[in-house]
Formats: sequence, structure tokens, C-alpha cells
Amino acid sequence: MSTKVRVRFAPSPTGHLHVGGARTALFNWLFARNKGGTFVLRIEDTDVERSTEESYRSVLEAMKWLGLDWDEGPAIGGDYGPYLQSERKDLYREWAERLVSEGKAYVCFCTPEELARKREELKKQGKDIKYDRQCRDLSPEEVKRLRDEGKPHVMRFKTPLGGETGVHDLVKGDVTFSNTTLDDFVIMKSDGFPTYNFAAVVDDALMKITHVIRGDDHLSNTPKQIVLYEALGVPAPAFAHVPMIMGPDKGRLSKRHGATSIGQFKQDGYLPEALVNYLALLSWAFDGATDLFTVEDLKRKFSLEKVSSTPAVFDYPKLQWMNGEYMKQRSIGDRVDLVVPHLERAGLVKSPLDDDTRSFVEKVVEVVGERLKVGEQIVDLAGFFFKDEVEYDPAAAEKFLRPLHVGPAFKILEERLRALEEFDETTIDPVMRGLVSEMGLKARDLFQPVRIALTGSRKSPGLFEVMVILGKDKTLERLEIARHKFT
RNA sequence: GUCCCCGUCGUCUAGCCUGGUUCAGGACACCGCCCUUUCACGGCGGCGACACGGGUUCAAAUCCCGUCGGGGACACCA
Repeated sequence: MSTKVRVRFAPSPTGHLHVGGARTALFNWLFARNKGGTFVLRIEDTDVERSTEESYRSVLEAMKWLGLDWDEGPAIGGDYGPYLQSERKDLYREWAERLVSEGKAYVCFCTPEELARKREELKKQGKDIKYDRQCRDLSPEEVKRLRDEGKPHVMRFKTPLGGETGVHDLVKGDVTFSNTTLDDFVIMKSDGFPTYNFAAVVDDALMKITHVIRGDDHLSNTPKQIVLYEALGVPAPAFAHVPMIMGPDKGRLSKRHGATSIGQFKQDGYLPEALVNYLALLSWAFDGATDLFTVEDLKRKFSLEKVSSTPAVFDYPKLQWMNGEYMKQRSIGDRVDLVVPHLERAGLVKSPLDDDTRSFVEKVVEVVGERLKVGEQIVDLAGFFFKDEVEYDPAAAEKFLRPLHVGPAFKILEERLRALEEFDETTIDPVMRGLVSEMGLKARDLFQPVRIALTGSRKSPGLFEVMVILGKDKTLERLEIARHKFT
């Protein structure tokens, strides 16, 4: 038995948790659970400017909602803490100074303005944008003098001037980078915080991370990190770079395409288990034939070998379908809870639901049934139950309510329905079907007009159920209004 | 511009490593039929792909090279 697997998800709290980040977190989590390993959550808040408390809370909340529980990290601690990089500043400083004293890194006094200017210059000449290593060979005396003067400075790593660095990636295979393409990159910023590449290496080493699973946008950072591990004299973890998630236009996934943050999906009425299942299937497949996996399935079946190296387009329709599959498994109570916020937001029900309203909503959700795939759809699917006036789909109304037979048919129907003492499916059914055959119509010739008169749409829950929930009075009223309006 | 990654139905993918069993399988979406004297569900069926060009081989989606296309990285962001 080799050493115990330890993986980590290391988001920076600079925004909400995104589907891309969530998928990375999920793969790490699944890998850990599959191997009986440890899943660490580490917060990379070294960018003081952009990190916010709010993002931090939002990320944690999204993780919890998805069910991605961490074994070590914020709120619960662990043997390798602290788990916020901002609380580990001394550690990075210590390690960085050690590299400097060993001659593996150096202090650099170039100002950001100077560097930006030089970069512009290089860019104009069409040359490689690289640091010119101006401070690499400053004498120790010079360095001491400038530091004593309090001149702002960063620390840079002395990248090997030649040779190449190979990455043995568990997803991409062997990738080699020429060291000349590496730069003398910054490891400590002038504000005393470490840069990403340095902090990640120090922490992964200290936290005994065995596998780094992350987005493949980090692949080109990896050689830099590997040379750091070597300089620090600590073994590098295994790497697995998973492909990114793209938008439908194959570009970067953005709000323009739809929801991108986990919180947004939650708010739209998606189920966490559906999102987890869907995300797991982006660049990973078990047998290419199975789509639905419980979390337990995923834990049991996940493996890095089956992660593909091709990027995946986020397909909203498939997610919706999948959410619908999980919706079927939820109790009526769950679905009511899911739907209420959307009805509320649409102004269809009022904040604290009284018992009558709640049981009405319950009936509505019941008849909407499997048509409801995502919580927010309740408004389109069943809004007409709550509104005083029907909003007709113009094309549908024109096609089904305008025809000549509808007026007379409605009139008779209204009379017969009015005569009903009990207004339920067993009494409505014979009235409707009877009228159809009497008038020599096809069922849809009467049913569709009635449906549109009552709901405004050509698609709705079963007609009789709709009528029952609406009740006799509203049903008659809507029939009448439609008759006057269109015939 | 330089470096790196990727290229199977519209989309997610199986197959590729270990070439023949594949005129390429599943799912979502779309279309049609059946079921239902309504909507939907369900059942059945259809449409639909190996980026292109060379090479290796008796045989290539599978191996090699090139082209094109997409993406990523080149910061005192992570």
C-alpha cells in the first residue's frame, strides 16, 4: 500500500463558485472518496485586492450545497493548517528567504512601471515577453544596501537557463517544456504575499498533497512548480490536468450563455444531485452508456484514467433533462419547497404561505408532475392557476379559439358544466367527451381550445385536472371570456 | 508573436493505449409513428460524426507526419 491519497481544492475567494471550479472540486472529491483519501479545502486569498469575505462564504456555501464535504480546511481545521493562505504568510517568507540564501532565488528591485514598459517594448518588437533578469546578479552588498534603504522589492526564482522540464500528467500524458520558455518568475510580491505558483507549491508540499487535480489552464504553470519542488528539495505530487468547460459557442463559458455560478443554478431551482451528476459527466464517462449516477455510484466508479483530455461544452438542455430525472425522485413536499420561492418572486403567492395556499400549491405541483424539470419553470407551467387573467399565447389563440365551431361548442359546454353538482374529473369527463362525439369533432378540436381558454397555452397539465383545481366558477368564467374575445 | 493542450453525430461521449469483431455504440436535443378521444409521460423509429491531407500496413477512427481549426498560458491574478 502506497501513501494515502491527499488531494485539495484551492479556490481563490474572488467571486462565486463557478461550474468549472465546481467540476474541479468534484473530481478531487470523487478521487479522494474513491481512494479512501483525504480531501482538503484550501483558500488561496493571497490577492488582497480581489479577495472578499463574501466570496469566501459563498464558495463554502456552494461546496456544502453540492455535498462536497472536506476533511480538512476552513471551519473544521486539520493537522496541516491553517488553511487560509493569508494566515500562512510567515511560512512562505521563511521558505523564500531560504531559497535566496541558497542562491536559488534573488531579490529584485525592478518597479512594476519599469517592467510594464519593457514588456510593451518587447511586444512591439514581436519578441518573447520575458523578464530581462536585470537583478539576477546583483551583488549581496548591493542587495543588502537597497533592502536596508527599504526599497520595495520582490523575490524571483532563478530558473534554470537551459535544459527542459517534463510533466508526467495523469490525463495529458508526458509533456515537456524547454526551460528557456520559463521566466525568472516572482515568488514573493512586494506586499509580502507569495504568488500563486510559490504558495501552491509550498502548501502542497507542507500539506502532503499527493495528487494535484486542476484545470488544464494550469498546465503551463506546472513546469515552474516542478522546478520549485526541485529547488525546495521536496518531492512533487502527481499531476492531473482536466480539460476546461466551454460555452455553447466553444468560447469561455460566461453569463452570456446562461447561469455559470453554482449559486445561480441553486436559485434557478436545480437540484444539487443533478448538478453533481451532470458535472461529473463533463470530460469523464464510465462506460459511455450510463448517464445517471447516484453520488455513491460516482464515488465507486470514478477514476482519473477515464477522464478524457478533450474540453467539454456545457449543454444546458441536457442538464435540464437530468434535473427532471432527479425531480421525479423528490417528494411532493420537496418540490413544493423548491417551487415556492419562484412563485413568490413572480408575485403569485405571498411570503409566509398560509395552510390553504400551501395545499393549493401542493395540488398544482401534483398535477404539473413530471413536466416540471427545473424549479423556475413552475411560473410558465402553472402561473395561470394563480393569475386572475389568462395570458394567451397569441398564435395558439388564433389557431384554436378563432374557428367557427368553438363559440357554439363553448356555449353548450358552459351550460352543461354549470349544471354539474359535483365538479370533479368523473363528472367533467363525460360532459367533455359527450360533447365531442355529439358534435362530430375530434377530441383535440374541443380540448385544445378549452385548454387555451383556461391556461393560455397549448401545453398544460391534464385538462380535467386543470378544471378541477381551477374550480367550477373560474373555469366557466374563463370559457366565457375566451368565447367573447375570440368568437 | 512564443510555448503548451485539444480535434468521433448540433452537444456530452464509447471505441483509440493493445490496428481487423464498428458501413462507428449510448445519451441530450430535434423529427416521425404508436399509446392517450386532451397536454405530458412512455414505447418504437428516423436524422446525424471519425477536421483535412499525406504516410506506415494485407487492413487505420485507432500508429506517424503535416495542414487547418479551437482553447489555454506567457502578470508583483489565481
